[in-house]
Formats: sequence, C-alpha cells, structure tokens
Amino acid sequence: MTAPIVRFAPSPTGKLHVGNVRTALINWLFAKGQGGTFILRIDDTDTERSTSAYESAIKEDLTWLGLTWGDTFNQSERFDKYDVAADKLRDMGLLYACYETADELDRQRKLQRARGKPPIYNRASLDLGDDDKAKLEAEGRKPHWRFKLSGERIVWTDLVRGEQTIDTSSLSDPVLIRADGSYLYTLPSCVDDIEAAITHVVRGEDHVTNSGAQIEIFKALGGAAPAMAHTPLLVGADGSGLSKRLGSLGMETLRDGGIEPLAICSLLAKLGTSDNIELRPSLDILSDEFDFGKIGRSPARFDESDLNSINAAITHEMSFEEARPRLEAIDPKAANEAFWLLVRENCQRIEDAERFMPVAFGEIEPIIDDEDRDFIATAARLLPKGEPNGETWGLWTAALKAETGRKGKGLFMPLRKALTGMERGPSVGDMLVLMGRDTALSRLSV
RNA sequence: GCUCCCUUCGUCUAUCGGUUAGGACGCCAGGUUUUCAACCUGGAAAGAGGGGUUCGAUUCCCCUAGGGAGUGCCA
Repeated sequence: MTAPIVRFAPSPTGKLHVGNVRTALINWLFAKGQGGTFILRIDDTDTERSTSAYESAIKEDLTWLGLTWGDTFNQSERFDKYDVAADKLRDMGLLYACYETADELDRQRKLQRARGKPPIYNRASLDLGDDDKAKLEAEGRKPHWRFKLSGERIVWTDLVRGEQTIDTSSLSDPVLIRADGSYLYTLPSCVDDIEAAITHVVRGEDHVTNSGAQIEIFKALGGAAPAMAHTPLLVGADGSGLSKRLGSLGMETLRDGGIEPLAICSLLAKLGTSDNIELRPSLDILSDEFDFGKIGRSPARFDESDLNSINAAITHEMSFEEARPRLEAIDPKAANEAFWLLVRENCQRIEDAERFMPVAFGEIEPIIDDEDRDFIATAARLLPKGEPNGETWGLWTAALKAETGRKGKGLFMPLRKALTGMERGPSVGDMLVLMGRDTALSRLSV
C-alpha cells in the first residue's frame, strides 16, 4: 500500500473531548503505523461560531496528547477554491438554487413526517424557470444551493463496517452553500480532501450518510473518493450517548485532573477493539498494534474509571525526573526523589502525592487507640537512637516484638496509625526515615 | 415516523455450524509472614426473547425487544 494521507478536521467551535480525540487518535495511529501523513485541517467555514481561541486550544490539546501533525491549514483561507468547485458543479447542472426559507422547509418536513414519510426535500426549486427565480429574487429572496444527488445506490467497502450501501434517493439533496453565500462543510471537505490527496477518510459513524453524498461530490469534481472508515461512536458508561457529559470528558478537564496523555491514548486506542484494554508503552507501539479490522461495530462504553486505573499504572512507574515539575507545582518540598519513589505506588495521579506531604514533612494527627497506648509508649522508648535510616525499622520492630510479644498486623498497624495518621499508605519504615526521629517521637508521645 | 447499524461474562471482546463458549480488565478467595500497590494461585461470571433452516445453532434467516446513528441553510 502506498503511504496513506489522512486528516483530522475539527471545527473550532468547541473544545476537544474524548469523542473527537478518539477520531484524531485513530487517524494518527493509522497514518503513523503505515508511514503516512497526518494532516490537521481546521474546519472553520462557519465564521460565526468558529474562534481562534478554540483553534489554539485544540492544537494545544493535540500537542499535549502527542498527536503531532505534518501539515495544517484553515478552510477559512480557501474560499476561492471552493468557489471554483461550486462553479464547476453549477456548470454541470449539479448545483441548483433553492428559494425555500428555513421555516418553509421545516414545515414541509413536519408534514412529511406526520404522514409517515421520510422528510426528504421535494426538489421543488429544481423546476423553477429563470422567470420564477428572477421574481423571487426581486422579492428579496437569496438562494441557497443544493447538490443534485443521482438517486442511485452508492456502494463502498468500509474499512470498519465492510460493504456499505447508501441509497441516495432516500436522502435530501444536501445544501452546499447557505443563502448568505457561506459554505457548509460538505463541499469544502471534498475539495480539500482532493487537493490534499487524502487517501483515507476516517471518522465516526455519524458521518456514514454524509459519506454517501460526498462520494458523489468527489466523483463530480473529477476525483476518486478516498477509502472510507467509519468507527462506531463512544457511549457513556451507562450506555447512553456521550454528549451530556462532554464537559467532564474534555481534554482540559482531564489534564487538570492529573490524567496522563498516554492513559487517554491507551484507553481510546483499545476501547472497542479486540485488543486488551491496558496501558501501552507509547504511541508508536499503539500505532504498530493498530488495525481497522480489530475495531468492532457496536458502540463502546467509555468509562472514566478505566482511565483512572490506566493512569495509576503510569504513575506507579513514573520516574522522579518526569514527575518533578508537577511535584514542584504542588509544593517545592514535594520535589524530593526519596519521597516520590516512596509514595508513587500509592498514587493514582502525581497530584495524589500531596496527601502524603504532611506525613513526611508536616504535621499530622496521630491515631492512637486506647488499647494501644501502652504499646505506643513502649515503642517510643525503644525507638533506636540517632536519625532513622534503612536499618532502623527492622531493628525497632524486632525489639518491639520481643518486648511486647505482638506480631503481624497487631504489631505494625498501631505504629502506622500513630506515625502517619492513616491506615493505608506507603511503607512506614521508609516514611520514618523521611520524617526523622524528632517528628516520630512527637507522634508517639501518648 | 422513516432509514441504516448494533446486541456473547459487570466492561472490552474471541468464536469464520459441532468448543468444558476462550482472553483481558474489574470482582471474590487464598498466598507472598504490616497496609496500599505490585505479583502468584484459584473462583464466580455471558450467547436479549421468540420463531424458523439444519443431524446439530452463539454462529445462517425472520420477527420482537433494547441500544446507537442519520433524517439541518450543524459538523
């Protein structure tokens, strides 16, 4: 196969969330795995809703995720190209002026629906003569422009869904140009895909019917349609649509919540595929493992708790150097290698290390149960002299065991609770070294 | 309403008519002689329902139910 060229084409009308990111990721992994090119196209033909703030947020998020692009451009800078394509379609008689208002169309659709018929545009404007049009325009009406579908069945072999058939006679002729002269995404997308020599259009299955219409546009414009791959959409953990929760599933929210990019990519790359869902070492490995054939056809549930456990796996192995900047952001004192290596296994996110800061370097409220008071007093008395080191814990607990006869949980848990104020956490012996003898003694004072 | 797609353990899935229906995550139990984590061992856990076709259906067909998507002068 020749090297594929793919594109991710977000509209800068909002922020990236797990749904878009999955599409971006799949495109990226496919391109990378085949030695191809990943293009970032900003679909900002809707100048009303598009903002440069969203555009830079999207680029920032993609960069953070590691989804770098070989080329990027904005559709808003290419209107002249779209004009040429539109003229061509008009000359071919495939783009025709329509004069219905949005209200009229809405009424028609409701009527058709009420009769149990599919709400398809009736092509009334196709029959308008020049006189009719002149009259309507004299009334001040501006036309919008529709692409004339062939009415034939469009067939393609989808890389995910297999043989696909779209009956264009069951579709409305798509509006390509609004009454105000601006372009909808349909035509620019085809024009750009042809010019960028896109080999594979990879997007969510919400686009399958669009693809049917767009394949006709590709052909009309003289190009062959790219290969198509439509992936099932993600749904929430409860099986319902993801749309309600997009805010909490935005990249910004996840990043602020301490989620690592590789956790997101690992989950999104494997979810809904026949591969196991687990942390993978890198995007390169993920792209080596990527295959359209592994993607199932039913919607996969996106569960945030999976994200947390994959993130925990990253955190448990993260080196001090990697964690350092984020630890510094918590507290300069937290940027301590011994501390990090001790607590990381108890952290799901780097930021969870903050929880153990008071234990190592600050004040905590010791937990000493009444029945353990004598034991703790004994412990304080037997704490080896000098600053604690790697040997101290073993010597100390052995002495305590000999003196009190306690062992196992009864021996260790009271010490843990007194010294750390918690029932769970990192190794107490190592924590003892960090907190120092004076702090330990003060926590053991009954 | 109409069109398309989907439906196997809780979750992601394997199975190309004959399997003790497999794996992973999660869960439960035990172990590793402190907790958590990690690791090891074991365990519970599934073919939406109903009809066909067939010697034999999870697998093929139909119906029903449920879910997703489309049906925009959104993308």
